[in-house]
Amino acid sequence: MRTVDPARHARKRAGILQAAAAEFAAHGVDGTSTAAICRRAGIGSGTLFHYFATKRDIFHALFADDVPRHAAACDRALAAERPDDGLDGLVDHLLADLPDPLVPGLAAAAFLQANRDEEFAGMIVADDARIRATLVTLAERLADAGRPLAFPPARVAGWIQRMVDASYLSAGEDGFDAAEQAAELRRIIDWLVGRSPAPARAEGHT
Amino acid sequence: MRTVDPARHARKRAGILQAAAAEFAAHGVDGTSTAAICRRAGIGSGTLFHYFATKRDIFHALFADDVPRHAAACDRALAAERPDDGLDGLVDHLLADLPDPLVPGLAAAAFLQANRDEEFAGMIVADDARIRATLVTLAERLADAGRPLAFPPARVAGWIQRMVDASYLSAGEDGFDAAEQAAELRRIIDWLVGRSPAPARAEGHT
DNA sequence: CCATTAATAGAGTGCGTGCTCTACTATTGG
DNA sequence: CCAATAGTAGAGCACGCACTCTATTAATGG
Repeated sequence: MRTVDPARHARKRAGILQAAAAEFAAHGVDGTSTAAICRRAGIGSGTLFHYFATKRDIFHALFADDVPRHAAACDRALAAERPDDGLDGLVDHLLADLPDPLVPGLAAAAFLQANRDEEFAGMIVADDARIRATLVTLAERLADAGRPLAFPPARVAGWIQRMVDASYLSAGEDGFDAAEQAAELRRIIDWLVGRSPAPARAEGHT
Repeated sequence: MRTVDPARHARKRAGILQAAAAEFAAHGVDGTSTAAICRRAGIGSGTLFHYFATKRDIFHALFADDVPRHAAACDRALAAERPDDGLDGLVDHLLADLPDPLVPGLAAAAFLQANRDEEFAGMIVADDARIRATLVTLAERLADAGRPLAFPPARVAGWIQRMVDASYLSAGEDGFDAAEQAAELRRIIDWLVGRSPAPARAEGHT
């Protein structure tokens, strides 16, 4: 017999995923050939298909790994003593990948993939809905506490999520500064949830 | 001899573009086959390539037609007597396509295409830059008039553009209402440019 | 130290692709 | 009514694709 070494397997798999992410982000799912992924990962096609059954599966894996992380962040946000803290924590989490230059491209690829791949769409929609629901709950708690929201809770939640998306869209532009972007977004959120801007919040969360 | 009938030609061309837009929006550039465009447009491949040299050209045409429209809107905004009016007009123009369900998909496709198609990237970047510059100028005029902007003019312009993008991203979601979305965005812009109708909250930003 | 199986490479394959080519029809000017 | 040419269709082609198959090497347990 011979058992598989999970650490070794995971390491190689992660390497392939990293290479695939770069290709997918630059060229989209259909624009990326498995040969390009192999080239970048420095492997043969036999090895690629030993780790993943199809190209689609590689793309799925890229996002599936994030789902539990997001779920945990939502749980943490809802468990926070004060809804303000929960909101801040969740927003921090959502912005965590802002310095990663691959994210905008991957987001665009995901958006298109959702139109043609029902399984993928289900995964993404569920993830999105969970975050949305969490934001709505937090906004409702703030409203219940008498906070004057700019819009109804569901709309405030929608705008926060949209502006996070928008931030990712602009990442990679000339002169983009993730920290500045995040600080400004927090200030807009402050306004949305009727909070007077906390002066100079700690922004060292690298 | 026989001369071409420009109206007839333009009509057919527009029909092909409409079919192509639907396909590109749903499946991206690489995910769309020329055969699919032909099928949707009800034409043969010979006809398709009689009107457009390559698939890429079809995609380019989809966006090239908008460039002069945007430029005109920018000129109008800059020519406005009061910068507030110019800003409102430009924002209205940018949001005009919000009810069109194809736009989000086309935007995602365009985003990916810009990575692989230098000519296309140049076109889009130039268009974007023009709108950005117009917004910056308008914001500067407001600032010069003593209006307390939430951020420096360039950043305010960036956020407006980003939030317009974000609005398009969310178009097509369940229960999306273009009018409501536009109204809320205008209210956020009001806040960004320090315009009065703030919600019931203490108004002092330093 | 061998049996067993994971890991890997890369040639091969069938299919779908963007686009061309040829043939035919519709529409115009003189 | 007759060139002349725009418009149209669709078969065909060369190519790149995702994926398979075969063969070989590396790593583990007993």
